[in-house]
Amino acid sequence: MKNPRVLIVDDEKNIRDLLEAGLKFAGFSVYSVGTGTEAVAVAEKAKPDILVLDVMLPDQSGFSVTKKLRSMEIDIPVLFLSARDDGADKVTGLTVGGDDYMTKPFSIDEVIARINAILRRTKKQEAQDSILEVGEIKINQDAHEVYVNGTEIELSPTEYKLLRFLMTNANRVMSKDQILDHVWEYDFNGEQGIVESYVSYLRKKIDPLSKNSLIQTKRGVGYMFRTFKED
Amino acid sequence: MKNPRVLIVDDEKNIRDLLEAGLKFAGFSVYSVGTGTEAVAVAEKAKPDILVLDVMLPDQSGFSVTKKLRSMEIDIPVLFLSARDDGADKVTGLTVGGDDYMTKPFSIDEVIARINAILRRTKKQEAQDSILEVGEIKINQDAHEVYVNGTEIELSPTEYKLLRFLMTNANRVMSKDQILDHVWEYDFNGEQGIVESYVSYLRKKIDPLSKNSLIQTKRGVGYMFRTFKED
DNA sequence: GGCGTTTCTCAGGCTATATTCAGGTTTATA
DNA sequence: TATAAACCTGAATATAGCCTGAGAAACGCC
Repeated sequence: MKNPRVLIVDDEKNIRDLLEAGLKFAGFSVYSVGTGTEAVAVAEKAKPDILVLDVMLPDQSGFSVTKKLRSMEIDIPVLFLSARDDGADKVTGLTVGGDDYMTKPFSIDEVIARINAILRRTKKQEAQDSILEVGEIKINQDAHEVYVNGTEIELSPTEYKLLRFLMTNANRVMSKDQILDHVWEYDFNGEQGIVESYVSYLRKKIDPLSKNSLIQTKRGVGYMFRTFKED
Repeated sequence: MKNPRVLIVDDEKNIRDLLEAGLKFAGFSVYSVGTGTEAVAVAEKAKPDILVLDVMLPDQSGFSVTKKLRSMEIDIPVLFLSARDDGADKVTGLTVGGDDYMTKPFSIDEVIARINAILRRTKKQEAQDSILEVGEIKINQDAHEVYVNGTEIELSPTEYKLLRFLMTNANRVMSKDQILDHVWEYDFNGEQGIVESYVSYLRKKIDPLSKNSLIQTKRGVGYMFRTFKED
């Protein structure tokens, strides 16, 4: 059994579907339910490696779900999801051990990154390495640090996510729509122009430290993070 | 079973027919329906390898079709089709996972290319390579890069699509009408002269790097991408 | 509550691209 | 060899796609 198993618990079907599709494609085995009661039942039977758990469920809170599980000696790390304005800070205090939380709306790639980070920490499996190195750029995903040829650069959160997305798809052209779908939050409905802006920001920070133009424009098609052969 | 099976879902019969003909010719087994309800039914029974799905259907949205299928544990990758300026159905999260989407009007060959890309990614079938190599020319379809005897040349999007079309039909004469139908968007109503122009552009870029005239004119019939035997 | 950061939009400037057209060249054939 | 059709290609043009700077609004942090 290779694929880590994820149980998604959220009462909004849209969000469940979104997560399900994204996580499946990212290589997880996915279970998905809409209530806390089901969550406990499925978790007990299927023993997933991680829970993605909405804090606000119709029948009970996400926290009580984890309490029940832990009282049953079922110890599964949790990625909590909460709406931006219902006391995200409260969540912080209640997370233990390897848990983490994020607020809605999220970007799908960020969810995947967090899940991998949690699995890495809890060593449930050998998850993807936290170091992502492609060509001249190295990202430490745990520390959110980015190095270009050894020199650290400071990126804003969005710049970081965009760069990570392009790097994980190195040498493949990504359209602006694809980039929007993966890097921006799922309810963003702005224009493609913002991708251009952020590519411009990234280049301004990266190019001075690199011999090559690492982010290439394929006019009419999209952008591509390019690696270069040794000379 | 060699041929990947495609289910086309679109309420406009014109478009359905167009896709059906094009995809059959490209070697797919094709099912085609006009409503979301039928789509679910057929998908359940026939288990196609991929869906080509209009976002705007008369009875329900394409999005809800995929939700239904996924809730039935039927996991089929989807190529969504949407009208260009349907700003409303800027359905976010659409390309999450292995899915992709394109806006109408499209060109048939672009549809085929995307379908192959999706099948490649989701590994539903032995990855047809993303490298297309015919004679002296090699195309990296992921990176949208073209090499003539190892030297990269820069092509505009239309030049690229035309070359790809001719190469996938190497040693077979393609009429200008066929070329227009496959390479240009289906609602293009310009003249054949534009094909001549683009062939000319291509030759100008390709011929200096090749010993042979790779794109041959068959006067009165059309154009042909020619491969040559080893000497 | 104020201040720097970040996100996002927009407009101006620029270049590449798509498309048409016209004049020149080739080809078939009568 | 004359003629017409088919083809080639350079030029002209409008437009699409892209880059970037500037500014407004939202955010986050002391």
